Amino acid sequence: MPVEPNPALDLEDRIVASIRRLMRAVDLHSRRLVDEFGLTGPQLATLQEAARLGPVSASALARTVHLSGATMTGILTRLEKRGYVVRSRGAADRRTVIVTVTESGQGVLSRAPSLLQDRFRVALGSLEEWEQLMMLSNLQRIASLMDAEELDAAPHLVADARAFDQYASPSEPAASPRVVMPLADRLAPDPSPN
Amino acid sequence: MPVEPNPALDLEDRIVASIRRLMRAVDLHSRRLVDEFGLTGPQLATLQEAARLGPVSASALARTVHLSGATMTGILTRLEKRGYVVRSRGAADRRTVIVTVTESGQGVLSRAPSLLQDRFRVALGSLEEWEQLMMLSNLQRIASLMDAEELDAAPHLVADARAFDQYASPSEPAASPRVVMPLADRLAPDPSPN
DNA sequence: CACATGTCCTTCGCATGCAAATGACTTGGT
DNA sequence: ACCAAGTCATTTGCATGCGAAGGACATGTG
Repeated sequence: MPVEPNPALDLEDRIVASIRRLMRAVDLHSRRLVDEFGLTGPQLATLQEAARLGPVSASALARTVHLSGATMTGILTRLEKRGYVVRSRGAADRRTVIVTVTESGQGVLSRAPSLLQDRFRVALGSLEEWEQLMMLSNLQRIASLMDAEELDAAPHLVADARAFDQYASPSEPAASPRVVMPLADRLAPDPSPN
Repeated sequence: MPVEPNPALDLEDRIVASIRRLMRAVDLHSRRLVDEFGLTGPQLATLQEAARLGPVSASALARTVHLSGATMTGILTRLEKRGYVVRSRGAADRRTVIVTVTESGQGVLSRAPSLLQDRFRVALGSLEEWEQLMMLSNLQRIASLMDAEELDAAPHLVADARAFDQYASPSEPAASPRVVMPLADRLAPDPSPN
């Protein structure tokens, strides 16, 4: 047993604590959404993606919102019970369930609040653009490293500090822009990683 | 409805997606812990804190691991069933439940794996120190902004980019060091925020 | 065409995780 | 000393959230 304090352990403990705190905050916000809006966070996220993607299979939807198929079934059941989506069988492949957002669902979406706490949104908006990107980049980086199971050839974290080059595209293989361009342009083409 | 793309919305969507992905990864890791170790993430985190704090009340424990009292009850019930902790009534205040880690619990803790995925730990360790701190800082910042309900006097996010000054101590009121000093020193005195 | 294998969704069992209600106890005011 | 109000833990009810198993369907190989 090491007598001297282990800095690395402390770092990890703090990261774990932050994540726990973050997860709880998301959960609490989800409950507030229920009171003020009638839908939970996962339900709203699912409905949004269903609307964005158009008629889509349940499994594709599950992948998009990062949920298991089992969980998606429950979410869809509740959304369907509210009349916001409709489930139908796929024509080509009759195993698949096609999810379609109803008129009612569209209407609700147009009145839907953000999935992020207002406090956070305000603070985020007041940040410099490079800070916003850095925040997003860090989150994506962490999510990538934690979720990717074992993609063997997974590109390891570059240890040498090539400064802020990486922040614009953390897991995207595309070339990273060195010049400042509008946020929208840099955010536009997202292949899939987040 | 705005025709031109809204960069801010995209940013928020990506942040939400990253967080969902991160939360799922944490959940999946927790399930892997059950298979390989026998305890879930929340159970292990609770046990670790119980050991670190010594005999402690259930409510204090709940605050430390960022869980509600109701949830803590369930966690403790399962830990107690395994024989890793013991519940006893407080001497001074008989309402409180004092949690004590047993020998068996200590033993299990000594063999416990990290709450973070190995992949992530390795990657984190290979980062430059300033990058580690920046990552932690960003997480703490996000957690703070999302969880603090309304602490009225909550220090708002500084909009002007005072560069990296803030990364060393995001929510800590202490003076931020401008010179590079050992990681351990900077991590040492944590008043409570994370 | 038949069958093994695989995929898609649902169901089942379990562990979080929360709020609200409840019971036990403490504390402050009178 | 008494009682109102607050605090601590538990119980209850619900919504995630997962894996495993099961049923329906698809696809490739013989």
